[in-house]
Amino acid sequence: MNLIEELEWRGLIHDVIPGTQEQLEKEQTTGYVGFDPTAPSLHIGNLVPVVLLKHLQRAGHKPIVLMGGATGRVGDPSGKDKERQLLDAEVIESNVLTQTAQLQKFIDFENTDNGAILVNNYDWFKDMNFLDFIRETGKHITINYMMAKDSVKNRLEGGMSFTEFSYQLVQGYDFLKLYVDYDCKLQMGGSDQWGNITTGTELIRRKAGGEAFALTAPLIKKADGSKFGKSEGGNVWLSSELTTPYEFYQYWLNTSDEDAENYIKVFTFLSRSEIEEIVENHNKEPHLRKLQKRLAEEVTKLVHSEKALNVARASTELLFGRGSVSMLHGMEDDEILSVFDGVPQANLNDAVGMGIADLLHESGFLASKGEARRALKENSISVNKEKVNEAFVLEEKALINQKYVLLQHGKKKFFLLSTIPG
RNA sequence: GGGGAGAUACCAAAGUGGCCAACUGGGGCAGACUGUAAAUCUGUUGUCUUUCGACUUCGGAGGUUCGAAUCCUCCUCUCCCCA
Repeated sequence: MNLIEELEWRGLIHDVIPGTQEQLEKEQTTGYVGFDPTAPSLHIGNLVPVVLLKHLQRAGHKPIVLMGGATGRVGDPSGKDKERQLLDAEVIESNVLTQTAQLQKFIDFENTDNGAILVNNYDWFKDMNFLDFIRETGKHITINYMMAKDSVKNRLEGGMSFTEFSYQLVQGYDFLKLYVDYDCKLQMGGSDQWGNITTGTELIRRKAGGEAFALTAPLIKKADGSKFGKSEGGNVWLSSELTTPYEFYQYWLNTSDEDAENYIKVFTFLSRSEIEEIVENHNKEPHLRKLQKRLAEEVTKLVHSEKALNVARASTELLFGRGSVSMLHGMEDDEILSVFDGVPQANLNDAVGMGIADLLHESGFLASKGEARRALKENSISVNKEKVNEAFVLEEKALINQKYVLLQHGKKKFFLLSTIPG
């Protein structure tokens, strides 16, 4: 199976420039993906282009990771219906650093043959002179061509600044620059990048007389049409500071059958036969959720670590499995804390003797006392995994290790409260 | 520059002097069912109060009134049409 076929089977191909496969077969090809440092961490949506680079590298080609220190300062209009707020230079710089560190986990930069290269387009744009740019680059692309792009067309009504309009030219120049400096002939990205990418190939054709290729991956969606990568806390981030490995693991574990089957192809590097076997097994015994479990394991391991995965699994087993709270008794404090690492927690002194409604609110678990009372009426509150009613008062004997209480709202929301008995 | 329309809770959208903490839909949360799935059904969705009820909320600031989301004045912002 060649690379394009492989990506196609995984559902990672939206568009390809004809001739791309021939190019990949002809020689070791250098290909790049750009990341705009608009947030302090990558999120799981960014995982798609990462996966593309990794597949490219696994197929023996050479990846370039481009950090958009410059493009991040401009703002990509693709897929946006409104002009965006410009980010401060310091914020961008710090985002570049953190995102770079994250990317280095996924792609091999060491290998002598096809180790990845890291570049930052700010390096070639920071001293670029505006007049030089419009004379040497702008001259090759007509504004008729630029206005035909969806990212621009969609904004002609509502308005768009010259800055965002220029974005495709800036990104196009990146491709040209990499083509000239690194013989980079391929750009990959999400489908929203198609317009920007083709501006690049066009520039390479006109200015350098060369031929360049591209492929894009479709936007990942959920089967019900809602947005991929959002949990109740917002984005699912790759940084364990923003999304704990437990939450991360849970996100994947909770995917629907239909989504899980697509995701395991997109986000893991398991072989086709292996995936087909997993799916088949899953269809035989769907209630075992083997598919979701495997997906969650693989992705958590890829993004975090084997160790983080084990902690996430231990918490999951304790909170959702047969394991009861009594398992916690006798564990050392630091063991308990490590199991609950991903679970929101708080400290509240003098919690013993408090009514449950106050406890839920004072601890910060639920937003208000009204909400706590409502939840109690709905019979959705548990303490140490036992349902409780409004009359419940926390007693000292309920504390695990004389210190901890596990609060729970509904099936999936947990909260660990630590307290010092008065 | 001229004329017109509008701003209501997370979003959309009713409400045009008291029955409005505000119809309805979406979303959120929970319950039932199940497999931590999907679909479906049910409840709930300003704060405080066990209940009664109290308080804050309808772009902002004032005013009229026993009483205002609703009427008046000014301000801010958004959209549309004609130049």
